[in-house]
Amino acid sequence: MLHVRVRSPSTLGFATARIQFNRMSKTRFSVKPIQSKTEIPTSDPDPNPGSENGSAAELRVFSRRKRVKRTEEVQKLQLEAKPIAQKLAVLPDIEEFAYKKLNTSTNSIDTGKPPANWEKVLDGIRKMRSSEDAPVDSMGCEKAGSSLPPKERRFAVLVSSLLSSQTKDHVNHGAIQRLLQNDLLSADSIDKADEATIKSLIYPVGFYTRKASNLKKVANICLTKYDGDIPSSLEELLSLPGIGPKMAHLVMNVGWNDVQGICVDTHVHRICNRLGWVSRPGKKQKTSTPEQTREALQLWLPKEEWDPINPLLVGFGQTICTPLRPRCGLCSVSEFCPSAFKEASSPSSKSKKSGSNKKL
DNA sequence: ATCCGGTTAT
DNA sequence: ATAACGGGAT
Repeated sequence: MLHVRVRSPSTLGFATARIQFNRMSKTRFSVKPIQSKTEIPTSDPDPNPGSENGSAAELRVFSRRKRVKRTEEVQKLQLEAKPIAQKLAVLPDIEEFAYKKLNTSTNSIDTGKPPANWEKVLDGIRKMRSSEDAPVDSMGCEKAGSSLPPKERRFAVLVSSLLSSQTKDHVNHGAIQRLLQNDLLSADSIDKADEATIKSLIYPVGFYTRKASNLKKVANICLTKYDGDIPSSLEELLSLPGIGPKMAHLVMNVGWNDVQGICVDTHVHRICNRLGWVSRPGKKQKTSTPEQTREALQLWLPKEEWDPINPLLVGFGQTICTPLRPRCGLCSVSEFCPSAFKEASSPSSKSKKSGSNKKL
């Protein structure tokens, strides 16, 4: 067992992190405030204690029993301890935080076992999402055509999915509204309509030229093969131009209430990896594509959650766990997140003094 | 791996 | 003035 001492340069004094080092690559961190100075700063065997620049949190590794042999091991531990140091250095109130247990959970992942604390995390995210103030809550594809009869609603969901890829929710919402107002939200009417008309109505969704063309084809297929309805199986949906795995699962979920798989978009993909909920099969690496994430997530997430996980994480990703500068300071489950405060955080977490967390 | 477009945040 | 946003097809 090693101790890591962390000092925040901007405020706050010290805390120690105790690191238990299991040889099976499972590393656990727990944090306690420093009690006395009876700690023995033995040897300080490494001349470069994580010092990248003067403003970074100071970090020292020392051992009670001098079990630490050589610099390699020490360096490795420092690397593992660094997130803690950063987290502590950034945190507004070190006292409060220092008492919490830092479960940088070592997730089972590829064994198909659920990661530690996943229920707490999910619950915490649900609470953060209860205000329903994310774009997806009002303008997601799943809302499309909610006032229409079932068949028309399903078609609206399909169209909305088709248009929504690579475009913001509100832009897509606008396009759907325009189609609706022009009675162009049914297979029949779209099949008859001029492609240029479609194109101008759906502008400015991303890639509107191709989408207009895809929309015409899809409408025709729906009309001739499915009597104006949409395909009801995953395979058939995937065969439609412009419908890939993400949209196919979305349509199965919200269009047919038939959950065949998790709808993994960029938010779900990113957040699951930040939480350490997924990994490449056999590896401890992060998944590199949404499809890998879907398969890994499906290994352990209970099926009741397959459908709700998407709107939950999408909204969370739009408001708090953003792709860039995640607002870890506003996140109530950061204590369970291995990635918390690892990326440059948003100015919303109060650390305006001494820009010490500029680019850690 | 690259292309497909426009909008919004930095 | 850029870079980032967000999936599918080749």
